[in-house]
Amino acid sequence: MHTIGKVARMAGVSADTLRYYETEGLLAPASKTTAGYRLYDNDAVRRLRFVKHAKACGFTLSDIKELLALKRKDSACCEDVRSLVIEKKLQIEGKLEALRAMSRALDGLIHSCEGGRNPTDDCPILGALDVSLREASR
Amino acid sequence: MHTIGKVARMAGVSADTLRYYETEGLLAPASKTTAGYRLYDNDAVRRLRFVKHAKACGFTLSDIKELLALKRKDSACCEDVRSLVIEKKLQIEGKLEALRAMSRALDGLIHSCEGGRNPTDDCPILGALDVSLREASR
DNA sequence: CTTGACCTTGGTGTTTGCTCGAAGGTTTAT
DNA sequence: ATAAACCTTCGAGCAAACACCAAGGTCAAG
Repeated sequence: MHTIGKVARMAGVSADTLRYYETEGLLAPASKTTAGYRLYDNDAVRRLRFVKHAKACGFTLSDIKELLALKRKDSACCEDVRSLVIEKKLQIEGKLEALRAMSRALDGLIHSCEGGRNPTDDCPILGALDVSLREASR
Repeated sequence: MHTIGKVARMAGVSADTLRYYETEGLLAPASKTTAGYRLYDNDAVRRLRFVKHAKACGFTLSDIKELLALKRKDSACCEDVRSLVIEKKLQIEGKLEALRAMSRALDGLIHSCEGGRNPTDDCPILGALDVSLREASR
């Protein structure tokens, strides 16, 4: 059994974070001392690892709550899990595409200007942002 | 001269948004009627377009404030603008890389599981999230 | 027995970019 | 003249995931 600070250090998160996860229904301590100290068992530590890995995959805490619910629910099957993962993948791809569009637009701006000491009145970048971006890249 | 609602409709944003931009120092009306109504000139409309385009490039409102400041400032040069754009590009690339990593991790999860009606006790996805992600992909 | 490290609850603040509501004044159209 | 559509300010709330603070209780070491 570990106190909150120990578990936090082990996982590289703050004790506040663990308390927050508890209020969000993600991670409850196995028990409490008479003084009210939270005590976590190894199962909780494992669950915390699960949360961290899922976060690294782009799942929000609320997504992770769903995943944990599927884990506990007997009537749930692999397909339920898989569809959540696929949906998340689609979300990520959407964000990727949006960022790629921004990256391209920025490239256009960067290439439109050599830099240097020209006054900003004539800056091609500022000019391009004034008119349509599409027009500017032509 | 246009009232706030007109300009908002022209730009496809809400009147609230325009008032918010004003508090943020991005976009002030050219004048006000005696009754206090905001009146925008074509210059303001152009500035609003600038804001929209810069947003589409990933600039935050506070970034955009800086860009507009450079536009007004006589001592500013192209290079100042360019370096802001390049910095933003680096930020975007950082986010892209993070999202690509998530995308790869999700791909690994998706391929680890066929789906189907297996109970979640044996779900390879949930298993992979339990242990290290790197180990899981091997 | 005291110091310092740890823990508790409860509440507020952070970031970004709006969005909504209340309560009221103004303009325009009929 | 009156209803509809507009506008005003001010203040609060939302999402996400915590961080931080105060005031106090607890525990281990010296």
